[in-house]
Amino acid sequence: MTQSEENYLKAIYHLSKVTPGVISTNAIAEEMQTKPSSVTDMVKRLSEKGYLNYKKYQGATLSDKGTRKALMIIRKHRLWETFLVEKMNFAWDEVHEIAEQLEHIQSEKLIDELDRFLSYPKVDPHGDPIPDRNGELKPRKSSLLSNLEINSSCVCIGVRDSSTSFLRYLDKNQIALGDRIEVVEREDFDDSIRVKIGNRNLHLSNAIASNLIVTEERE
Amino acid sequence: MTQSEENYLKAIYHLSKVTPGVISTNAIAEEMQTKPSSVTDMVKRLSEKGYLNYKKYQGATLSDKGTRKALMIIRKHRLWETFLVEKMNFAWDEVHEIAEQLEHIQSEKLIDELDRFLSYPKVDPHGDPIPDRNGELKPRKSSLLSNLEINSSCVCIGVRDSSTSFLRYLDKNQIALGDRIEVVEREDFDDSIRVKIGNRNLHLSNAIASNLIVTEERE
DNA sequence: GTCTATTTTTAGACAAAACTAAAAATATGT
DNA sequence: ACATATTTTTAGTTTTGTCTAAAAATAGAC
Repeated sequence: MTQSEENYLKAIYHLSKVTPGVISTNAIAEEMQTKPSSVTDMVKRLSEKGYLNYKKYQGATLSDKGTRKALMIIRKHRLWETFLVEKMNFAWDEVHEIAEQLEHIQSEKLIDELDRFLSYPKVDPHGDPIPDRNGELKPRKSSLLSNLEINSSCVCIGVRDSSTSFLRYLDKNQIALGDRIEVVEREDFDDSIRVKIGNRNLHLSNAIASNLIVTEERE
Repeated sequence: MTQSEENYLKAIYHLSKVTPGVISTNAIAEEMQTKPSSVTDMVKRLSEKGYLNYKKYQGATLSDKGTRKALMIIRKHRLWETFLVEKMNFAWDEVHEIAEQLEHIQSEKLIDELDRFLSYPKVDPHGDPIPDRNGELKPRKSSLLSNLEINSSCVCIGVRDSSTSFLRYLDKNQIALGDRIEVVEREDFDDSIRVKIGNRNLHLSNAIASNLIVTEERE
């Protein structure tokens, strides 16, 4: 299995999470920053090798074998990210590209030892869950931003109320899915909170904070 | 710089240590387990990029730029080997292949952090010196066990060929880094030698003895 | 239900890194 | 010095993964 093949499997896995069902050639091409014709070639190869179910013009889905493989790659990626942040003094936003390289290192023993060395972490620095050595993946536990403690850090993964007015508020204040949010301070009299997103400081009312779904982060 | 290019530079560096001066196409081909024609292509490319000095039919030498690059790759390789043994519970004879993969990871910061994390080791698990971040490498005077005189005593500090099969041979015969070896007798007809390690007597072929790097030790 | 637009696939080409086979250059033995 | 052997290079091919351009299939609009 080549690195390119691994990257395609991972991309298709990620797309399946966002868009359940069959994944289109165009969607894969966009995710992989390549051309649809290249995707067709690769999807054929992966299908011949049994990693994908694929019918011409109908798109692709991961087979069981493909899903297992993708989960192992994601396991490696997230363990390496954890290693980089916890042991190598990297910031959480510097690790992605290096983990993209490290995830292709071939050694099962190394990954299991790394897992042990990091004390079997459940989530990576971005709050994403790490599959265990059998490919089991505990869905990440989420809570509302309003419930978080001071000084905790989390990642915005969704909204409870998806009304236009609320989404427009998020847009106006440049709060997006995947943003890391640090809780700086809570005002007792109205339960509003001060947070830091990137290098911006924001003041969010309790009404807002209790509509934002976030992942708690391993401390 | 591709992985293949890096591997060639490393191979040429190693050959230069054993055979100072110009390195032949055939020698590189043998070291790289490939064909001379492939070597010619690659040597041309590396020469165009300034890593090698090369004249048709005359062989190649590393330029300053090439030497620096090779030392950085070796630094990475040996730091990763140290990491695998010290932190990942690998045995010293299991690490070579994985380090061959890890040495191509591109991140200067990662390597410097790894160095710090390992407390700036001077030698790797095979006893080979680790270049510092400036490419400085403290040489140790060493020779091959096969070159030693009868009745001399030495300490095994490394191996020339670190293939799994050779390392496994050493393990099987309980020859390890740091072992004291006394040369007892040399058979003239095949240059094999009889040695004493601890309280065991061993008979080593010239092929084996010329792969063991030792420091002479004064009694 | 046909006509157009979009999506997907095919066909052919290219670059990297390897190979084989054959030619060219260098080295060696007498 | 000459013939032969060895080494090295060239020329042409292969594989992987990409691309462009054009053809085929599917989807959407009316």
